Amino acid sequence: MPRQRAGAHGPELPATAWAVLGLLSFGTELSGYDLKKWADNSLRFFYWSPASSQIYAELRRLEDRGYTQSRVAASDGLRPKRLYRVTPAGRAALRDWVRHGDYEPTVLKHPTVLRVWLGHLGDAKTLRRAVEAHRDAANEELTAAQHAHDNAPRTWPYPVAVTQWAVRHAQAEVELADALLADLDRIDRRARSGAQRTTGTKITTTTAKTTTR
Amino acid sequence: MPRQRAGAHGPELPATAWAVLGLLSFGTELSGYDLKKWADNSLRFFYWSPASSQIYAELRRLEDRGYTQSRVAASDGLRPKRLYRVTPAGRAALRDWVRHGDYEPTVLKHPTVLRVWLGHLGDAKTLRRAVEAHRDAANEELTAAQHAHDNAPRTWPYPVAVTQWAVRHAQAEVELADALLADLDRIDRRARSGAQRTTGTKITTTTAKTTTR
DNA sequence: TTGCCCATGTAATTTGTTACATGATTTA
DNA sequence: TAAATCATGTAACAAATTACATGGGCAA
Repeated sequence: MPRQRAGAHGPELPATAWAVLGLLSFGTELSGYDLKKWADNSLRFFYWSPASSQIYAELRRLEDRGYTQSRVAASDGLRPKRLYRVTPAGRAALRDWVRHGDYEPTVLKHPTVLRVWLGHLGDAKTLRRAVEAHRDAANEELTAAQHAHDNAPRTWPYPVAVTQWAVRHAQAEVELADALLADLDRIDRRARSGAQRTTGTKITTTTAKTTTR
Repeated sequence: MPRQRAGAHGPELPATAWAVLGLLSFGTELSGYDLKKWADNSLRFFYWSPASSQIYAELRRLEDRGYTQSRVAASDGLRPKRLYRVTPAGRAALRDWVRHGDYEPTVLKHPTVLRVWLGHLGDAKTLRRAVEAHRDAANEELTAAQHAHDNAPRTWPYPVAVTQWAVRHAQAEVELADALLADLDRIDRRARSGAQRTTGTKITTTTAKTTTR
């Protein structure tokens, strides 16, 4: 006999679908376009941001499942938009996922660290620049997260806690990048002192762009 | 006229392909199976780990591009395996990506935080458990990263720096989870004290599983 | 009046996962 | 001798991205 999946109610949906449905669970009626914007402003801090085309696809699927309902709002003069809202069935399914969904591991893809890992094929200068670019991006994330946190309505305590998490996460990312930069400098210094007479290694002390100065 | 992509040498490959090629760039000849194991032991700390089937697919693509070469090693008695190594062209292309590849943003998908974000649909107990499960997983990551760091050969300074980064990253993840747990408790406490006479809210003080005790 | 933002999507493609097939070897 | 593990994959599917189409309003 076929084994039953743990807590199988309907066919399982990926976390991304719950994320989209979740955006609708705060009560407001939203269009696909709105959803994309909200995803960019909140979701993306802890669960990336799907392309608009994917959001539309998810909305279609959610409507097929009966988890959302849509109506066309022809706001006078303006081009009509399709507004989605969550149905009772959708709310129940989402609630069930939040409460009883299986643990899913975090997915992390960090191209900058991948580059550093392959540092034996790079040079100190471009490697440093790559990490600096990442640190700058993390710093911008930090400001954006701080902004999101400040503007989060206090009526929703969980999103407030999550934006706080996002702020701390961005801070950690910046610190991690700085520590990595320090390690890169150490590697560079050791290479410089150790490769005094190695073939093809021209030592130009002027190139050094040290932080400790 | 068609605009040229920044630094277009061949058709651009995704970071994942460079990750697989990168595993081969440390000198050893590896089979697809070996590659999967190495990915699980090193790559996965900063750049997830592709399924074996995807590794085989990437290897085929890399060989099509002329970036890898393979031979069948029929180690007597044992089932023959196909061993891959990087070609000079592959090394050059990888080197070029490390040095001049465009900045790619980090991808983060954090289902646990997503759950917390939707906390208004959950209950304090299961929410707490979900975050605790994540913290435990992060703690295991920490031990694994520490192990990887301790066992990393000192001849490769960059992987050493990266495993160090992975250790610090896992530590940060644990701390982030603990801070989030504290915030969840605060929310729970506020809800308990504020909902004294709300309809349908039965207050059972015995259910409380407080950390500060 | 040209070009950009709003808004809604479709089509094609790529990326990645799950499930399965196969056969040999090692371990319980 | 049953099972797990090694090793190499294929097939089918799902998830996600890129590129494109469309048309209206609005600002330069």
